[in-house]
Amino acid sequence: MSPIIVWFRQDLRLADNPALAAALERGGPVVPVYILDDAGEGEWRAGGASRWWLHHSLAALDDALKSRGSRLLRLRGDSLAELGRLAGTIQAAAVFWNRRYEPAAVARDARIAVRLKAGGLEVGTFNSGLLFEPERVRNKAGDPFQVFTAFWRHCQTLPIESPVRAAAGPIPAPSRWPAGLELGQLALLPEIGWDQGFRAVWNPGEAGARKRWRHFLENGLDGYAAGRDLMAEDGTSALSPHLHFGEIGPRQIWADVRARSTDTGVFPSSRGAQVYLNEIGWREFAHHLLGHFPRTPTEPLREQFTRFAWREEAGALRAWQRGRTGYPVVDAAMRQLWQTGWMHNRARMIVASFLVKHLRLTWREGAAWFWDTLVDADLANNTLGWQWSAGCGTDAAPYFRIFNPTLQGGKFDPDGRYVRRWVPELAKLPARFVHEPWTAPGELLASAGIELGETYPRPIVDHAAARAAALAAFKAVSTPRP
DNA sequence: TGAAATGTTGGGGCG
DNA sequence: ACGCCCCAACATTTC
Repeated sequence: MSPIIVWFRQDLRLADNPALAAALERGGPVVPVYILDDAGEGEWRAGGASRWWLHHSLAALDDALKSRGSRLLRLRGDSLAELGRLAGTIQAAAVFWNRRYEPAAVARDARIAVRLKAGGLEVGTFNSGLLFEPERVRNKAGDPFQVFTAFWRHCQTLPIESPVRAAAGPIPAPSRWPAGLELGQLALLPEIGWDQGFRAVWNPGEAGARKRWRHFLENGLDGYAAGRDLMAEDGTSALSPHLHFGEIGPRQIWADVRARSTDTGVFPSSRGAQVYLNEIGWREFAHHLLGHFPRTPTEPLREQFTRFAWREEAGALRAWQRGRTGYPVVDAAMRQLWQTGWMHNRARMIVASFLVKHLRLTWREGAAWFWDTLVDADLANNTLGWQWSAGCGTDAAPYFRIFNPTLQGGKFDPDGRYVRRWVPELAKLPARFVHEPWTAPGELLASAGIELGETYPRPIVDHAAARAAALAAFKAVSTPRP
């Protein structure tokens, strides 16, 4: 039998993988391949932190395939050219892949499908990454949804597929493996030692994803409603990078949460489960919006924001990026990002509000920084998150919603553990002052070893003044002009 | 998936 | 005992 190529992209798992399962059903040889195609990603080639994750996830996938008698073929270059050459070399009958939703990938994949078919190959594409693909969801008028609650309510009326079962056991190999690249030849790891903190936190790959998900199901799900907001706690699932790379899929998540209801019949089984599935819903909504509004990664969805006068302040941007704003909770969050490639969701909202409102720097700068530094960088989620924060998305934060970093710190890091962990120069400050060191008495600062402006910066903007300026600037574009 | 300003209420100190 | 004032505490409105 002729081999089938399974083209892996953001579906780096063997379980619940429809493209792989379909290939295995044919019974013939399967050739799993990953192609590093930076040019094919358009403006959004994977950033530094993502590349670190990708390196280790590809290694894990290769290991998993080897344990089943197969292997992962690694290539680099133009996807169509590489697939065409590979198909010719091994005399493949078909190419199967799971779909993506980024505008550049959608256009490229469509072109590839046409060309491969024209070359006599069978092409099969599948859904591995979403509960509800963008094209499947429309409102009564036939348009895409623009408000989350309406979107998600509608989705609840649609059937949700179960995870795909595939034959266990060996994956049939071709009689001869074609040549590929060593993992190191993809040059995905950073040259400087920036990623040292990543290893301690993350375990990329399908097994790591499963383990983390199991841990959250047992320990975090039912307390998620309250626990998810406490930045010093391990109250979130931290599945985002695993989900982005498809090491686990939302169908598996949905099925496992649903299974917890089999005893009681009550679904969702707890308030925490309900809130968690809602977050899965936001991920679906983000992909829905990206699929239907492909310009949003660079253009505001609300067109009046195109005339917003964002400031240009390289120094302020750099202070934000490096965690030197003088607002402890902002700085803690930005340093957590730099050191671990991840940031707590509550902290993401705080730092985004700070960049966009307090500093009035464009959300696109924030999105670009997150893109390069997050291991979970995902075009759909990143775009929605930043447009939501900036208020230029449709179902976004209203212009007057401005987070007060001091109050947010007090509410969601009440004892200051989050700040102390990531901003060690403030570690000796008591909780009363840890979110506002500039108000602490001089002798207290001295005894804590802090000299404001030296060991830790003074606030780079005054909160009250920045708030007033933001209100004026955002009101100008947010309210209809007479 | 805010925060601040403004308005209202009610308990307690005090003449 | 009574009315007045102060001011938390809470509610509502505004940005």
